[in-house]
Amino acid sequence: MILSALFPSKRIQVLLPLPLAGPFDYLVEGDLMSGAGDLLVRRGDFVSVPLGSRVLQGVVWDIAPPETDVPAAKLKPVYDRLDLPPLPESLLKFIDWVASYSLAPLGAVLKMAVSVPRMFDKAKIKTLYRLTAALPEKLTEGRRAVVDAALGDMPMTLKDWAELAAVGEGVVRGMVKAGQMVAVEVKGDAPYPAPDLSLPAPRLSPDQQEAGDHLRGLVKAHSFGPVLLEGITGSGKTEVYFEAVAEALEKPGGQVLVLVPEIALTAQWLDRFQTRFGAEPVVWHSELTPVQRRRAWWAVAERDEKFRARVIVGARSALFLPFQDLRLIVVDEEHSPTFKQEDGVMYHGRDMAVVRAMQGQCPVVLASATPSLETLLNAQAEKYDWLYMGERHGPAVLPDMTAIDLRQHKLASGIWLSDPLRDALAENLARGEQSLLYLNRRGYAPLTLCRSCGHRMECPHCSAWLVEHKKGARLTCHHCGYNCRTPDSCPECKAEGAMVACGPGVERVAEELQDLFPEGRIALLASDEIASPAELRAVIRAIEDHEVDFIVGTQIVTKGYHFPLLTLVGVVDADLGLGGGDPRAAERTWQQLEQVAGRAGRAEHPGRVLLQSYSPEHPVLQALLSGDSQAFLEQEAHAREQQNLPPFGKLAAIIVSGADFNGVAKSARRIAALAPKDAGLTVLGPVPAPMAYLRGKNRFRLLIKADKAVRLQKIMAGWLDKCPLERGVSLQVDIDPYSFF
DNA sequence: AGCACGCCGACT
DNA sequence: GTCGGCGTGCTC
Repeated sequence: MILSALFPSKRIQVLLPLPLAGPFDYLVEGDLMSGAGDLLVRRGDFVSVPLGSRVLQGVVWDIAPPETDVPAAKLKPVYDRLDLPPLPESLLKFIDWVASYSLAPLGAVLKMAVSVPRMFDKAKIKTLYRLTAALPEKLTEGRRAVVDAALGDMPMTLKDWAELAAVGEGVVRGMVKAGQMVAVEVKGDAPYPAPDLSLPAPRLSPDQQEAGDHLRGLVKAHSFGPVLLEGITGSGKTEVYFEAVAEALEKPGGQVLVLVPEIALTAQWLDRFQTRFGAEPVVWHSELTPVQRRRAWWAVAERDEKFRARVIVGARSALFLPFQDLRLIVVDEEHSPTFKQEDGVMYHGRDMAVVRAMQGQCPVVLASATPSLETLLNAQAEKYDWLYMGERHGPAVLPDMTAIDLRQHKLASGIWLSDPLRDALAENLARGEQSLLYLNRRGYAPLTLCRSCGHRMECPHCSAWLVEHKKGARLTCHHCGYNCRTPDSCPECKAEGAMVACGPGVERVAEELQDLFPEGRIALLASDEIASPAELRAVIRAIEDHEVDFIVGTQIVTKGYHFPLLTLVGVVDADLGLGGGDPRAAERTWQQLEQVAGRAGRAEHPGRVLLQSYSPEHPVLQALLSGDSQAFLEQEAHAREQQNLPPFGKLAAIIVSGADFNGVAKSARRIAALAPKDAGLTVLGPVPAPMAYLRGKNRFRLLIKADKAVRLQKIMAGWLDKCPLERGVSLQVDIDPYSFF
């Protein structure tokens, strides 16, 4: 005890960015204690600590932890406190919440917040430039442009000045030489150009103005308030929530987060933002370079209001950025299923955005032309404010929708475009207008089989067909990426030249179209055709510039692009996605088709939409054709209520997976057998998952249903903790699953 | 997640 | 006899 008096130490908890369930205990001593025995580390600080044989960076989680059963002998010292802005309390709380909601290890959630490569790099000294106070009256045109481009007194790099003023860097250099600009040494990366609030807002219609004013009021109040901003395509939702963004920026240092489904696809959005606010927002997505990520992370965490990143637009992982003063969250295209995907942790970006807003006491705007059922029901129940904008802005009118019944207009084998659709395409081409063919299926053909023995080309690692891609003559698995050459002879019966492509993908539709209109200029828009955001931008521009007559595309075309000359949309297979046992299939199909239909006729030209279907009487298609989405959604909501599915009841999926089939099956059965009785859970399964074999692993699935009042996560955590798993078997929980793979 | 520890096959 | 394959299980 003499030793501890001489070298006082205190136990704290440090959370490490590893898939560990909780923080580890460490001792704070030495330099990290003041003479009076007080800790010099606070919750949220970054520290380096030993773990096994390595040294890791973690975050101080608790400086006065409750007693734990970790033996004192095991405790190691905290090595160092890192010179990094501490994670704000709001983010720590959010991490905690996401972990307990999604049943993910706390450390795995922390990882999403701190996996910023080179985050710990020593901040370099950079040279920035600002205008001198006294400038001569007379300036050259270029220099005048530079002066006009100034964003307050913010110093910027030569490059930023030149870009902003649209002059060469030489002009800026010249001004430095002439003493009209001076260099400023700044620690760390250059701050991002600040948005300019003095730019004139676009003229808004009375509807838009009213909605915009409402949002401004909410932002001003700085309290939690979810809002559904529903507006059909072309109604100007973006301009409306830009009003809320502008209001949030009025507060010095106030920050805004805009979540979008897939950042790489929003070139047009960025242009609009630039026009409205005179600067690009800070973007955050998985394809940033390490240096870009570090710069963005530090700028978001910046304590000095003047240099802080103000508007961040990004994928859902941006929710885990260290915002200092978050004033508004916008979730654009809130219905998009891409908000619910896995990157280590399963979470729904939209739902977590609402939680983040609640914790941070700021409004959250959910914008969509086709809101998700969840959001719509929340709006109807008046849990969310509901702003509806029913009219297209400007002269455009809603497209006219017609079904083509393929039972009447039979397709010859190998043909995917019916006569009425072909006629419409021909008319449109003759008129010099653009047409879009939509098919949510990549590649050339979804199935290749042997005509001789019926052998189907399947992925060796997954229970899925291999999709033919003409590029490189390859068969590809869309689930695991496996690919091989398209075989000439059947691998099973060795029959020569017997392999046939079955069914259409976008490549095949494009081929048919090209045969039909040899002179037609076709753009193929699918994720595997477009290598980079720059390439996508180029294709979009080509379409805008009318260098294209036909667009053939997958999902990607539903992302809110605006093509003024596009007046015809043909949906090649409107039935696709309606089969299968997926409870969300109908809703998703409705959203997709409604979105793609919205591409037609947005400018002065009226648009029309043709839906090819074998079952035009299906409720989804009827809803689209009649324009009565209300009735469809009510019916859909009713069905969910009957089955006690979300949002009426709770639903979770447990996926048990592993290489050894028997081990997986046994583990899954044991989990079911150990399910708590009388806890209000209904356990369905285990059954082989819809993708029973994926990436070389066998998969079983259990579905857990419960009433809304049941504390599902708490019960499941206790239950699964006690379930022993066979060797090599792992378990994944998906709360409120969207994908039924 | 990494890394050590451990228990079986092809080499000097 | 050892070098090293990667399968399992800790790490405060």
